[in-house]
Amino acid sequence: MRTHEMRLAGRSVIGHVVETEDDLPAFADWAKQHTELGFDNETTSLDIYQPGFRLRASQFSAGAESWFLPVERHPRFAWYVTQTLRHAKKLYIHNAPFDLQVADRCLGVPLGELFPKTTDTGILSRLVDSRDRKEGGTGHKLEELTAAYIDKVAAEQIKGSVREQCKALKLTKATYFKQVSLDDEFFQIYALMDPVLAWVLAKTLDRKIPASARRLIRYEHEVARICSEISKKGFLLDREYTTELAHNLRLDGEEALQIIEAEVEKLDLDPDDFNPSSNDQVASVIQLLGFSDFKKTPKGKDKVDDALLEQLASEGMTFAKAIKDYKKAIKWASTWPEAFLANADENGRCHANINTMQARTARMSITGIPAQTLPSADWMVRRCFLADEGEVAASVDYSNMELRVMGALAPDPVMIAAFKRGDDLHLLTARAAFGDHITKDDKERKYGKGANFTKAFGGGVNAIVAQYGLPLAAAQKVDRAFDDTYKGVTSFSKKLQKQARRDGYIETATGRRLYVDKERPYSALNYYVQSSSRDITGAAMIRLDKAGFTPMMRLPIHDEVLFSFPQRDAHELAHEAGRLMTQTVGGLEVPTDPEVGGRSWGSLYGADY
DNA sequence: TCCCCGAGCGCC
DNA sequence: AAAGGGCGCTCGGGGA
Repeated sequence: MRTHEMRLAGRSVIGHVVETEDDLPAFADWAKQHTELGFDNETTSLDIYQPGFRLRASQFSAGAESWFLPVERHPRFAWYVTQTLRHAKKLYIHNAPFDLQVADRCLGVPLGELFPKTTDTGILSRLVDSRDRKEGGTGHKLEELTAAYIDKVAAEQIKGSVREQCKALKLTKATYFKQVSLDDEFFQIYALMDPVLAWVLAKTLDRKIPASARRLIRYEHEVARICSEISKKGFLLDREYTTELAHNLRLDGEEALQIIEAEVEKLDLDPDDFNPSSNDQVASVIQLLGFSDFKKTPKGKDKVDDALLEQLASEGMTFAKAIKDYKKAIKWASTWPEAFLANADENGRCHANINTMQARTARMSITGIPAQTLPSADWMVRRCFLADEGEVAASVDYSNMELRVMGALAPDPVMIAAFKRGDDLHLLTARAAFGDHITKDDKERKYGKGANFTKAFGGGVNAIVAQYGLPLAAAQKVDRAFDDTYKGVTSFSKKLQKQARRDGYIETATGRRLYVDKERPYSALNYYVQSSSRDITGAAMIRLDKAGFTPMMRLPIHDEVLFSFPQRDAHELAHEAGRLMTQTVGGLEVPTDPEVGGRSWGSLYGADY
């Protein structure tokens, strides 16, 4: 047995290192005396489902005492960790979805068993202040929270110690965690401190959660548990199709590159010195070809975007067309199919990492498979993912969720009545602006739609013009018509802005506190709508879970849940999921639209398989 | 070499 | 009066 004495916020912390099996009884004695435990793992990497992933060590803490168990050294250590997890009444973990998926996969303790007794300090932190550090919040990393709430110096030391060790050992951070010896003193101290911090943070943060948001604590842990189950299950990748797609996109890129090089040579430039992915270089070539009327980026550089390349291509500039083709092919290949293939586990399943409260509005984000950003105008990329064997892809999405939530919660009687009648809200706005003769095929309806969305995002006339390319006068008209027609929304926005200016934050329909930047009070309405909408999807996932749908869920995507259903019952299940997800807010129903496709996700977007 | 930012583009 | 919200990913480029 080895012990380390550490300091935290002026107090002494004792860390015990279990080195041999002889040390286990002492650990067991200690563990028996504590029902509430901080917990953390050290692993080879963050890619839980990649081959070669291992749990290296686990640590427990109670108050200012912590223990380190070298799990990878012998199954007996793992067994003690398992028993301790099972017998604990409460667990305090920072970013529990990670550590509980690790425990599930590497120790065989189901995450569904541990989640109900876990308090995740990441969740608590986001309920206290959802903002990231660069947005003016504390941030949510363990170091950031330690610095903000416990001990600035200790936070620096913890972070610094790993960096110094990497330097001293000439390792990158990634290889450090794979290779560092479990006997390494710095590593042990670093590891021993983490569960202590989780413990202290759990107590500290709990007291700081606003009263209105307290009821969200259990709810957010439920959402996190369900999303962890979804991550664990994974989404089946069609490897053959995906490989071919990646290959074809690369070929397209090669072809475009040859044209680019030929064009560059014509200008007496060395193609080897030209990088088609560099906008600076592309801009200078375009200038040589005679175009110089660039729009500027915020930092004052020549703006080279799709719109410009498209314009130049249509004017006959071969170079511009080839750059456009090249960028799309290369970007698509590396962002989608190649990333999927790299992410897939040995069974061909991709495990997306779902950050259930990532955005400052608590909207979810998904990394690994950046599932929320796949092209939707084209089925090509979504075709990569399949329902399980014998199953079909299905989706249930909400109809007009954010506009309905905005109308219902403002409340805005005109909007509510329109939705209840089943009217076309975009047409309604267009008619208010441009006259009752407008029909749904007129371009004015698009302007109405533009105003509806832009206003919900907190935008003004300029935003409508920028997005929808209509004359300024028309934009002013439709902007004014929106304010006059939906007076409830307008005054609600004012009320939120007033609150934001007065308190620095607003409170959503579910009691969540959202801080609003001083310079951007107009964003309050959008925060309110986006966050309240997110909670409708969140609550729906809990209802789906209770009804047994979790094993069939594949991804949550903002206002939509994607499923894999057994083929025979797919329509019935989709209908039932749609019924469960439907929710009434402020007397207005937010209806759902269940859709059953074929084997692939792409089939819901037009693919024939 | 690593890390962070800007630019651009994908989605809701 | 005016104010477009929230993300993830890739690449290039600059600074430590």
